[in-house]
This record gives sequence, structure tokens and C-alpha cells, in this order.
Amino acid sequence: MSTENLSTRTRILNAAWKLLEDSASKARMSDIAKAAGVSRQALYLHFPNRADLLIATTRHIDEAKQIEVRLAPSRAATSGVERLARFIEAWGNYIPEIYGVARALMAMQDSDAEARQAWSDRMLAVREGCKAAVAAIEADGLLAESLDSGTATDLLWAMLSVRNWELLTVQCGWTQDTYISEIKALAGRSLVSEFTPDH
Amino acid sequence: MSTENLSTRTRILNAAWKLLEDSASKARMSDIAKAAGVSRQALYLHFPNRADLLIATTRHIDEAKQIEVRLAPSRAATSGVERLARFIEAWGNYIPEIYGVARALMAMQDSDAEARQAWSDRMLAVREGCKAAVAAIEADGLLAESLDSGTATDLLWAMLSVRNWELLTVQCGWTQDTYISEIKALAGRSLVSEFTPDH
DNA sequence: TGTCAACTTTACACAGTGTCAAGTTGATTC
DNA sequence: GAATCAACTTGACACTGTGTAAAGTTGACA
Repeated sequence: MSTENLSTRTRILNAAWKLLEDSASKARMSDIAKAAGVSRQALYLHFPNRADLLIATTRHIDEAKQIEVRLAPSRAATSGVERLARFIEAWGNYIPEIYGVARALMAMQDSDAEARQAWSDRMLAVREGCKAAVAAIEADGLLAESLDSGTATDLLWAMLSVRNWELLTVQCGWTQDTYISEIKALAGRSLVSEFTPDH
Repeated sequence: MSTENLSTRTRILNAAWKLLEDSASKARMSDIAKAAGVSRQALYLHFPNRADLLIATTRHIDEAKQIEVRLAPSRAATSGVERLARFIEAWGNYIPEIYGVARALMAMQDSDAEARQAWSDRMLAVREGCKAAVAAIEADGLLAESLDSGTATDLLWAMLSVRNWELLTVQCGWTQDTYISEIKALAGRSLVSEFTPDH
């Protein structure tokens, strides 16, 4: 796709996305500007600061990657266990897509309150997905006896955190496929009573 | 304990420790210097840079908090399940002690290769503990059927990561006691076959 | 021809790390 | 009691990256 006719704003977002995608490259404001073919100051004409630019980049990716569409199978599931599996697939496979931006945003959390808030909001949305899956399992009467739904939601949320994905894939060297299947199995064993993996 | 007779180096380490402990306070080099009652430059006489100072601080804490002693019950355990439980208690209760420094060190990972290495080394030590616990369970013939020991080690390591502790306690608001008991239960359900919580 | 928005160019303020060089000070040694 | 030395202080400065400010350019549109 030609980059010519796109608005400056879009070119900036695409540049930020691309730079953040490969972990090797730095993504300072000047780097992003250079990659977008605009001056560094042009960035500040469109985004008040780096945090806002990164946040806008995540929304931009969400649109391009259609996160909502990906979540549809989970919402359409007819059983709790299936809903859990489809949700893990949707979100778990989405993590690598946003990992670059996520990393940059997480790195800013200590210094930037706005970045913290933005990331927190996104993660709370994920938590809602976890909550819905847990509720569906509970409705089937299959939530592990020792768990209440709040605790189960928190645990699932933790299992599906970007940091966990990072640890298991980047650090431990798991493939994405291994990650998905092992996390599904883990969530099943630990949240669902009488769980048997539907292979 | 009087701070008078301690060496400058020790006073610096104590100051860094104290500042990093309460999450409210900043811990810039100048802050640490002020807290230690020395000039900022004195810090550079003892530590080449901030990363080294933080790393030295973790070792300082390890000594003061006797991490090795805490790990003894796990090593002395007579069954795999017990070893797992004692290890989770030892490490899980140690996390809040080092969390301040850990946070600072983790925040430096993206920019500082040395900090990354130092943190990685420490976490690999934790992984060894996980590995030993998994090996003990396996030796009892109680490792969950669907798991090989490598995967089980990785999963336990992820469950016991500082990031997970942070998510569950700081973000979800779990108490430390809840964290320990829920993680024990989670590790049991997900790693051990025929697991029954010993009350 | 004039106006306006979008963008560029140049310059600067600021925070925080790390470096450098020239003091001071107090203990040790001859 | 003078010289020496290590440990520390003081003040200045380089560097990086973010964000701000102000003046100049350019092309479209009226």
C-alpha cells in the first residue's frame, strides 16, 4: 500500500507502529519523525506528547488488526470451557501484535501517569474478558470448587498478562503455538473442575 | 541501630534500600546521596553507575534478610509437594522485601544492558528453585500427566514472577497471605496430579 | 492577491546520569 | 611537625531525550 496519500497523522502512527514492532530499533520521537518523513515538531502538532502518541498507536493497531472481530468467537461460544478457549486464542494471539507498543507503554508507566492510566484501562478491558469467561464456566457449574469467581478472574488475568507472555515466549523460548496450547491447558487444569482438554 | 559507625558504602546501600522501599519516594542518585548524608559524587566513588548501585543493594538486602536461610525449609522437604509449598512460601514472601529494588531494576532493563543482565541472573536463580521443586514432584511420580518437567518449570517460574506478584497484590489488591495460599493452590492444581491441598 | 492551515527550521529549557578537576580534611608516617 | 594519602566535597560541564517557542515556507483555496 502506498504511503503517499495517507494523512500525516496516519503516516506517523504507521511509522511508530513499525518502529515499535521490531524490538531492535529505538523509537524516540525523532526516530518516529524520521521514519514518517516529517519533522520532529510535526509529531507535536498531532499528539501532545509521547504517551498520547503511543496510546493512539495502540488504537490504530486495534483498528487495523480488528480486535473486536477476533473476540467474536469467544462471545459466540456455547459453553464456558469453549468461551475460555476462544478467549485465550483471541487475546493470546493478539499479544504479539501489540507487544512492541505495549513494551514502550509499560516502560513509561513509572514516569508518566497518563501512560499508566492508558495501559491500565486497556488491561481492565482484558480483565472484563476474563471475567466473562469465568462467569460462563461458573454458569455451567464447572468452576473449580476451591475458587470464587473473583479469584478465578484475577488468576486468569494474571496468566494472560503481557508480562507472562513475554516471560514464556521471549525468555523461555516458547513458540506462540506452544504458548497458546499450554496456557489453555493451564487455565483448564486450574480453573475448571473435571477438566479434560478437548485435544 | 546507629548509622554513625557504618562505612560510607553501607550507608549508601541502606539509604538506597530505604528510598526504594517506599514506592512514593523517588530514588535518583541525588536523592540517595542526600539520604545517605554524602555528596552525589561520593556515590560514584563506590559504584560506577546506578545499575551497579541497585544491584549491590539487592545483594545487601539478601544478606540482611538472609534469603539462604529462608530457602532451607524447601531444601529440607521430604516430598515434592512439600518442597513446592515451602519454596512458594520462601520466595513468595521474599518478593515484597525486594520489590522496591526489583521495580527500579526492572524499569532500567530497556535502557541498561547491565541491569538487564543482573536481573536476569537473579531470576535464573529463582528458576533453579522452581526446577528443583518440579524435579522433586516428578521424582514422587506426581507431575501432572500432560506436563514435561521443562514446561512445568517454566509455568511455575511464570506464576512466581515478580510481575505476577505485582499484578495480584498491587493491582488486584490481594493480601500477601491470600497471594501465598492462592498461588500454592494454583501451582498444586496445575502441576501436581491428584493434588489435594493439605488443609 | 491574500489568507490560512500544515508543516519546517532553529533555538532553547529542563531533568537526570555520568565525568572531570580542583579543593578540603583527618589520620598515618617518617 | 611536616609530608602524604585516601576519602570525601564542591562546582562545572557534556550528553540524551522530551517538550516548548517563535519565525519562516509552501500550497491550496477564495
